[in-house]
Amino acid sequence: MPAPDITVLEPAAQRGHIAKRVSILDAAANVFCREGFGGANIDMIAAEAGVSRQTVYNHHGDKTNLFIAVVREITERANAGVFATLATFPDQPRDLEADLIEFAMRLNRNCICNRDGKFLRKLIQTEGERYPELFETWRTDGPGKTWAALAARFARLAHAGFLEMDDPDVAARQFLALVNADLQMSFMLGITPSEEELRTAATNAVRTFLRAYGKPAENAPSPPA
Amino acid sequence: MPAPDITVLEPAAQRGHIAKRVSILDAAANVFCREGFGGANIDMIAAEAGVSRQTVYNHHGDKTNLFIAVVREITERANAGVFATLATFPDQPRDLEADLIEFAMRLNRNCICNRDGKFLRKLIQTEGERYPELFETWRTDGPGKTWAALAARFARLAHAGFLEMDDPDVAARQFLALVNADLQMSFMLGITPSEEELRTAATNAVRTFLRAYGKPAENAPSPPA
DNA sequence: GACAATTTAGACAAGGCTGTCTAATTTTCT
DNA sequence: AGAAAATTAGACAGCCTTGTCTAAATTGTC
Repeated sequence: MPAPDITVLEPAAQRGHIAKRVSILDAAANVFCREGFGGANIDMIAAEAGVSRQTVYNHHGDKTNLFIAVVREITERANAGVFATLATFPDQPRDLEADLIEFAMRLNRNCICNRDGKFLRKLIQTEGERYPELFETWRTDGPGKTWAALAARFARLAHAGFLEMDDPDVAARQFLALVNADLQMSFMLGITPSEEELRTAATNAVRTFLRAYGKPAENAPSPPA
Repeated sequence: MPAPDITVLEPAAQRGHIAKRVSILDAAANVFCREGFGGANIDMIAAEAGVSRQTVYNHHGDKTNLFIAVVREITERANAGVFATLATFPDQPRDLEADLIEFAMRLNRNCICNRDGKFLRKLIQTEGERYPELFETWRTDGPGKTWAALAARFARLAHAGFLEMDDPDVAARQFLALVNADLQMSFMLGITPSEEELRTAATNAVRTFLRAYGKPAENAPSPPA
């Protein structure tokens, strides 16, 4: 096997080049999120990226282009994060309540309360109406697929006798809603909740979820022989 | 009964004056909400209000002042709407499920999906971090009191034997979260849900809420003699 | 060390926005 | 009708922002 030769991929002379590129995207994400598209300006972004204004233009053309690049980047990262977390769903729970609580905490920590989640939420709120086509990929690949994937997991748990529900899609949406119930205020004000708040929120959510959808004999489910 | 005499209330010379004032606040709310504080400009607001730019300055001084006035106005109206709706809570339900569904629909229609609710949500998301002191009144008078008031209602229902819950505060937050579960996407994209979507969302929410917190014999609760 | 690509600082024009000012016009009250 | 108040259009200075351009400095490669 040939050793992977990274320098071959691009014209070369790009060690610091790509570093600046991500630095710019990073700073742009921060500034767009903080100021909105209209309020953001290129000088702020350049300064926050530790880069000259001209370099920003060299990399991304104009402001709109830069904005598009930021949204694309964050959307992709966020979606990847969501599916990585979904992969840790407790398909074969030992202790259903405890396992779901841990899962809910991972969900909040890695998908909703983290930087990307916060940015996306805010950007979509702020600019979603102005650039609807821009968030098309988010809308179809994001929540839609998330809900479906989570619903499938719950449906499997129900099939295995751990849960009892009519409509796994509704249950999935409700699970996510419950998980966020106690954190709404923090989201609104941009506060990152503490680990303890996260645990309380997850516990409250899962308890109620299981009161609604748990089997009466929830301790000893009978997995099919 | 005396016929209501409106003209007495103010110093006079303010028929068209106050009309312009509300027209400006209205337009400013729209524009600030659509464009953000940074992206909004006074000419847009003046044009949308059908008023000259100078008139905007005459009424509200500068842009920041206008913004503050808008937030104050909408916060007040929204809070009033919330408490008016809370007053229609089914304290003595005939059919608990049906009554709660109707209540949930009123909540969504009159407090969350209406213009004020949408504006406040967006403004707080957009500018909440930049002007934290500005939303202080919203934070203390708004969600906090709403949750407490709703929690008190649920506690009373529980006391009367209609529900069974440990922590009415948590239950209240969860009720609101469930009611919004199916509408998240619409909120994000600024779409106003149809009456039918509202009903479906409310029905799903209340069913699950009652599965979690309803008394086993939920059809025949025994109100204290 | 020489070479090419990239980055930088700074200047620059074109345009937009804020907030003020003035003089003319309209509205409202008496 | 006449006086007082409010509104209007328009011009204006000062400032900021975008996007381009240039010449110098830096970086990385061979």
